[in-house]
Amino acid sequence: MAKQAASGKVRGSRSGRPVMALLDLLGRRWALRILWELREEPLTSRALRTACDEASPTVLQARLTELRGAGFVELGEGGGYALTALGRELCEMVMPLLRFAERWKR
Amino acid sequence: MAKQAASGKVRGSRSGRPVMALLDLLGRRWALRILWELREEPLTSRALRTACDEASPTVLQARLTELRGAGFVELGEGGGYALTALGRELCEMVMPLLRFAERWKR
DNA sequence: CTTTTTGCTACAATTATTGTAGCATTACGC
DNA sequence: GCGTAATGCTACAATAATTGTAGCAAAAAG
Repeated sequence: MAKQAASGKVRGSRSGRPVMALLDLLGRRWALRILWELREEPLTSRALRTACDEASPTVLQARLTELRGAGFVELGEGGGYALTALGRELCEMVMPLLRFAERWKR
Repeated sequence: MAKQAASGKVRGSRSGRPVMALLDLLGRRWALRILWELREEPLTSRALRTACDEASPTVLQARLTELRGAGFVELGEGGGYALTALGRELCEMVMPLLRFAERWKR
């Protein structure tokens, strides 16, 4: 399939369209969840792990690195992960999902 | 870890909070992308596959089944997958990502 | 100095995804 | 009718991602 391998590239970025790259980045495990958990306050890596149902630090770290690379998340000097201004904007778009999900229930 | 196995349950649903289940469902490969590709018009399985960079039918089928189970997507009688009313609502929330992504670029 | 917490990594085991091929069914062109 | 192409969908091995557990070095308490 000739996919990109190790590089920081994102699935769907082949199309060149930024949305695809974004959809791809957000469509990875725990990506949306991380943004969600950081929506109100910064969290340390441990606290974030706890918030994310004890997800393995391996993925969390991987996602965090990607999210940082994308400029949505940053590691504060005093420690702890937080949303950047851009990250907060993105999170604003995910927020409405709360009400929607409640209505969706299943 | 005592995770749910074969059932149609969703990761994150352990918390009982619908948002988590939704974030989990959408945080699977091609899930967001599928919603995105169906945003304007119904697509046949083949057309959808083409739209999704020739993603393997295995995942596409899996995601489609999940998305149908969640009530976001349906298979029309005349063939072809389409968003349900609920699915369109959900898609409305993903739409703003287009402009955001353009600005984000990377 | 000891203890705790930080961000982060190693590693094997398990799942998920990929890529390719193909099935049964339905619809079309001739 | 008969071939042809398209539909939704599945099988399967190969590959990649994720999980779970353990633990590291550095910094911050205590």
